[in-house]
Amino acid sequence: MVGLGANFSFFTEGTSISMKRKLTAILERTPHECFARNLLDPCDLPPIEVDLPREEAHGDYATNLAMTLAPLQRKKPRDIAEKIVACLDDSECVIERTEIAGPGFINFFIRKDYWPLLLESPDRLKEDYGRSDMGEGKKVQVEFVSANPTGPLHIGHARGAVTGDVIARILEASGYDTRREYYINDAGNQMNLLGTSIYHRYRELFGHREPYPENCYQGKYIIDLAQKIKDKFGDGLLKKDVDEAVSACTDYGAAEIMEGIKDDLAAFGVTFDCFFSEKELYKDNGVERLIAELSEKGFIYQDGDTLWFRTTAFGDEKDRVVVRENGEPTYFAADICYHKNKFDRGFDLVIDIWGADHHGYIPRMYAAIQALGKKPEALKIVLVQLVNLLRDGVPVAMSTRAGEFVTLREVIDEVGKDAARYNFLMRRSNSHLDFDLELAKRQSNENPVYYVQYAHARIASIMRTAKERGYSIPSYRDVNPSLLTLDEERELIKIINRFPDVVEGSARTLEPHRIPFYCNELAAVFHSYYNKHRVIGVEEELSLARLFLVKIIGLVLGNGLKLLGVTAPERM
RNA sequence: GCGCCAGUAGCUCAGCUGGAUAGAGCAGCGGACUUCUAAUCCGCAGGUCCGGGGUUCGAAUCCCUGCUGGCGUACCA
Repeated sequence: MVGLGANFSFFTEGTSISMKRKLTAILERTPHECFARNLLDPCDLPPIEVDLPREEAHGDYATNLAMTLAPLQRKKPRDIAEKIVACLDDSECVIERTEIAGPGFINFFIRKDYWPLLLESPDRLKEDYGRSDMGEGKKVQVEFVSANPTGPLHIGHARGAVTGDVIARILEASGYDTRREYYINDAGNQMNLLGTSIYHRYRELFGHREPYPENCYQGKYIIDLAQKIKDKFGDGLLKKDVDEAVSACTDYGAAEIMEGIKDDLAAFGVTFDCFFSEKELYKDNGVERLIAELSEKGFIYQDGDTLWFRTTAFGDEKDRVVVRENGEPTYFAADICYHKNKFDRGFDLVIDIWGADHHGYIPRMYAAIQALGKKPEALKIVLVQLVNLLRDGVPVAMSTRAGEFVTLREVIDEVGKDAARYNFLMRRSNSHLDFDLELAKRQSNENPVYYVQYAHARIASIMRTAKERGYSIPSYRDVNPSLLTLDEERELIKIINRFPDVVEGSARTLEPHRIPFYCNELAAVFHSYYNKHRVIGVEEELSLARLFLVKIIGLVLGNGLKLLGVTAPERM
């Protein structure tokens, strides 16, 4: 490390700065230098992109800046590239050499002895490594699950739950002031149906043998709820009139089910800052006042007894009813009101996690928030595709109506929280997912969650052994990082260095699946390294350096798993 | 019919929002445990990126079109 170090601003940075970000910063300055030297004509700059080339021969990083600049400059990309290279301001001497290649790529080769120095940042930042201030403290709300309390959560809710939860975790880590919210749809006629269902079962418990309505909820949990009511109130409800009794059943059942939902979610590692009741919206005529407000703005028109919202004004394919012929507001009316409420609470960005079967609802929601005077960018809707549940490759038939479904609780009990979460998170939320119960609970190499956890446990084991043999676990300042010269070590460092970029990209795109992919890659290179080279038992100074490197790998894996809400075990 | 989402190795999926010779896991075949955890590693094999056009220096990625699958198309939530 001779000649390096003195002028490293790197070490004074408060947040994680990846090499990619550093090069991006250099490249942002460079064209201006070219302008100043009259090498290029002043023009607007395209976004700077720094890529990781697939081929090692193409350097550690590459940019297409010369090619994107070419049409603006009316010059050949390779000529532009030469000028950019001439104006690079690499005050820290991180670039060993550059190369102009292919149609006009600029390839960067980083000084080999620079890489190990990049381990200072994660060692200093620890749990904060990977965090950024990208969100600049903006207030963002993530609303997810939001299942109505008519029954326990089932497997279909699980994917949405974990997706919303992890998006919230990623946004938190990226400097957003994040709130998680569950919207309780407890005002519609589904709730009435719940009460009716419970009431029927309740009467059955007293020997009333009426036929059970087919449209009522069929699950056994309805009978359990009826039994609880019987235990608590005896035959009290039989004496009341039907409406009153049903209403009591609804209230009791919804509250009870909601408690169960909260418990199941907690067991799944999913928590909320706020449970927002739909009923809240109807207080003080909130929904009516909203419709009046939209009416004043000219977005509402009447047709017979029905009130329509002119969502076509914002590109929806047809207008939508907000007040039915019978005078009842629609679910949509309440949902507009709810979103207004969200923005009134000061959120800069509102994120809705929806099941993909609601995708037809998107245009009208965007119409609604625009009618409320919000920009479309203020709302982001993440669609989570439906889960195809399998057991040993055979589809599991499910029917909510018939009460035949695999509950979230059963999945947690059977396959475990970590395996379930990881399996849901491995795939882009926007693509269909096969979830095989047998595969997910199998503790084998077919199950990717253990691959990453195993790497973490393995590292913990190395640390334990090292301590037993008299080493103290070193920090950056305790080691000579220049001893980490192996190709594998450089590769590990590069991956470690990429972590902040991965988290940022994940936050920007609202794509949690990038984190498990990253963790998998880091674990893979580590496992390979472990099998090929020894950490403990080589020359002492080298052992210390490797011990340090491995410690940092464990740290990053731990940070990654934490973002996923998956346990990072010390032993397996 | 119309709309949305998908179609990439035998299977399940990535592919960094247009970059250089398309990747991973599993399954298959052949190897590695007296060593810091073999839930691991090493090697081999595996491709018409659904088909067809187009856009440009350059397409799995963008546009058009056809095919296939899922979902949606309510005064349900």
